[in-house]
Amino acid sequence: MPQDVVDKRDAILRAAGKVFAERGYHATGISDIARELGAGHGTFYRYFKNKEDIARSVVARALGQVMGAIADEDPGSSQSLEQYREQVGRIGHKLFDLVVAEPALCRILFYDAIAIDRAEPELAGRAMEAAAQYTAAFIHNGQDRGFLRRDLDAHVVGLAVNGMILTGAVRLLHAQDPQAMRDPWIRTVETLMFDGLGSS
Amino acid sequence: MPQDVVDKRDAILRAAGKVFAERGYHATGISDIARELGAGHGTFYRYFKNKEDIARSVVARALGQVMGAIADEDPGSSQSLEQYREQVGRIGHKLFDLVVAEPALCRILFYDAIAIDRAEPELAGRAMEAAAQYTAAFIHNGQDRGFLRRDLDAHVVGLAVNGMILTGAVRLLHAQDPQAMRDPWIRTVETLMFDGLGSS
Amino acid sequence: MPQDVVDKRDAILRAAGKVFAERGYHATGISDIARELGAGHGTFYRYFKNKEDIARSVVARALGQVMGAIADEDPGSSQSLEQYREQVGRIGHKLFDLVVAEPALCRILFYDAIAIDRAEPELAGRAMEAAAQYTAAFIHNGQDRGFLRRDLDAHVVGLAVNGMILTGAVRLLHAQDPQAMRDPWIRTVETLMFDGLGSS
Amino acid sequence: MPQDVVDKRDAILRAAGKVFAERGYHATGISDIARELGAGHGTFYRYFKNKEDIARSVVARALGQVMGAIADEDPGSSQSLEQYREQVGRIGHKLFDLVVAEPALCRILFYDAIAIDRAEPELAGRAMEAAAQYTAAFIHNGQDRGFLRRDLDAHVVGLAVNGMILTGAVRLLHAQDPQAMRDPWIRTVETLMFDGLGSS
DNA sequence: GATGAATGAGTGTTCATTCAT
DNA sequence: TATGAATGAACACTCATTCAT
Repeated sequence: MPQDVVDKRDAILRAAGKVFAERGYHATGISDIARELGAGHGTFYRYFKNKEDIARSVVARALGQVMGAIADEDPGSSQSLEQYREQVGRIGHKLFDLVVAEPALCRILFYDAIAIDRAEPELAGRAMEAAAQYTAAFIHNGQDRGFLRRDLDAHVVGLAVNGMILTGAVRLLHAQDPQAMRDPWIRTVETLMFDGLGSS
Repeated sequence: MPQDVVDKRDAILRAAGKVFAERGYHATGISDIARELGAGHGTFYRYFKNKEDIARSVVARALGQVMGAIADEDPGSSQSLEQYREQVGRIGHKLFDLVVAEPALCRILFYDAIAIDRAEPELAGRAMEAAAQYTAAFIHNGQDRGFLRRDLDAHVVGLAVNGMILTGAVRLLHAQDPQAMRDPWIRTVETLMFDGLGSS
Repeated sequence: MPQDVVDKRDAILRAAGKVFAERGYHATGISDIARELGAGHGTFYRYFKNKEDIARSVVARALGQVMGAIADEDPGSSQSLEQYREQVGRIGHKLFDLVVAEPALCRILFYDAIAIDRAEPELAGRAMEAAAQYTAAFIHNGQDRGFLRRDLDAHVVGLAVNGMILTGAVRLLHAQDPQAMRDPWIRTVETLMFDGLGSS
Repeated sequence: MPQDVVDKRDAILRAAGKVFAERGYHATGISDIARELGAGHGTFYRYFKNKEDIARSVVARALGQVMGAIADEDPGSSQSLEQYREQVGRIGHKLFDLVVAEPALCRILFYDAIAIDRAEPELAGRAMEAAAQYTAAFIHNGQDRGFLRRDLDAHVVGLAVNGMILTGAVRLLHAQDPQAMRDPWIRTVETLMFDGLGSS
């Protein structure tokens, strides 16, 4: 695929992402995206098969951006509980910053990904699965190295932990004072992961 | 509201819930619900203002059913960590059974509630908040009685725990072998809540 | 037709006339009339064939009321130009008072009569014709008695004069200060009928 | 507005005018106009906001055509009663020819203009008022020049005269033999305007 | 390649009419 | 006889997609 085609596709995806995030998949018309991009709406069909194709690409792109934001954390690098705990803190802060900086990304992933193929939600399902695999890799590392308990299925733990993080992110998206959420949330997730709720 | 009107409304809501769960809010036409109910589609408009009104009522009804399923658990009853842990186990099993028994309910709550008012998702938002309040009440009880740590915000803990549960429920919804999920999931949630992931 | 049926029909026609006059034929629903009457809307179909039948009856009733208001003027009574001129003045005042007192009647005749059978406007056509016949009878009388010119077709004169009166009535219907219209209008019609516009 | 857009709008207005004149505003569906025009019905909504917008434009266009047909008569040109009487005759003939040549125009103005905004008939009201102003200008001219009596309100006279003409036009529209109506009507209007009905 | 005019399938909603009670 | 719940034909309007320019 030649570079200028890639560029044009990307420009369309950026414009579409913006509008989808604002209005939602169903409420967004092709013409809305066209207006945002400043191009004729017939143009889209030279780069994408149809509206759904655009939307799926937008979601994939958003997912890639999120993944990229934490890509420098190596699931296999932590060698002790303390190191992993620090790593979790770092990842938490990165995700937190990402949500605050790019709310549109989150709206697309949290809301529109589901709307696009509601009939058989494979899009959101695959995203969840990919995220779970990634988180599970950290857990596996800890189990292999012996600093995490082995009696839990790493994949299930990955899903559960991601569930907490996802919920926090959604909350953050609608928060009046996002910054005030940072520490309580990261501490809560860390505590649940490493200490449990029991007192002392 | 007379009984027969209530009955009819309920019959409509059941039919609508079934179709919404299958096809999703946007893909469902009024005529689809009519066919499911075996009634003329004009009938709906005697009982509901419009399609959105039906959908909101369906979601409210589904939420009520979920709440009802765990209503007999008193947030203030546990007097020790052990009792609360058992309570969490019971709630987990009840929710698990509910999701397996009534997947339509979950589809409506997880997917359609968001789709109905994507522009300003107050419907899903309120549901999340109500659930968080409920879970937080359990945490508060533990903090008051001294068996749960006091350095976390109960509301945040409620959201985080619900996030895990929600993620598990979504997963369960699409699982090939739901029963196989039961124990790993409940154990994982319990462990994260009470023990942490650290080994030994 | 038994008396109580006549009474009920009349009650329906009164209620329907009121609502038709307010909202217009097309904007009026059967249920609006039912609400006005305080009866179930199924009842109408025991007394009238359908909505159009009700509307036609309402128009016929309104026309009868207008006719009745000037029924005591005998087209054959005037024996001189002066007497006819006085008669015209009396009729003018009566019609004027009627329009002011019963605007609903006029709205039905001016607006709704046309709307009911727009495809082939026989309803309004017949009303116009009946009114023209009536006015023409006065002209004929004058021509027969020799005080009105014989070189005009009485029927055409009837239509033309009614046209002036009708226009005045429509105007009156929307006038801010109806009373201020009375004398200018009656004088204008009288002058056009008997004197012409030429000066001196 | 570019020329081709103007042309398309005009083609739509012509087609819509034809169908509205035949069936009436309420009985006309957008699809009827589409069929008449030989275009998809979605096309209308590129040029007009909605059905009412089309109808109002049709009426405005019809009114413009009528006005245009007599536009070459200058309300201020007549300098004597004889000249004005001749002018009235000319206008009468022109209007007569117009009604015979373009009955659709008249159906739209007489019937549909009222139907479009029955609730508050400003469309028909404004048309009537504009016509009255126009006719009144002729009267005023005669009054200023001294050949028409000054004791009548020119505006009222304008309305009354237009009322006669309008009634004649409506009649003409439904006449079996339109040509037979020409002379009697024009003579009647002229006589009423200039001579009065009195004999000798 | 880029455009946007044209399209028509599809949708939510209304309301006159029927008929079981 | 009176009712009003049920009905479904009918309609205005939207918008993703196509294709001639």
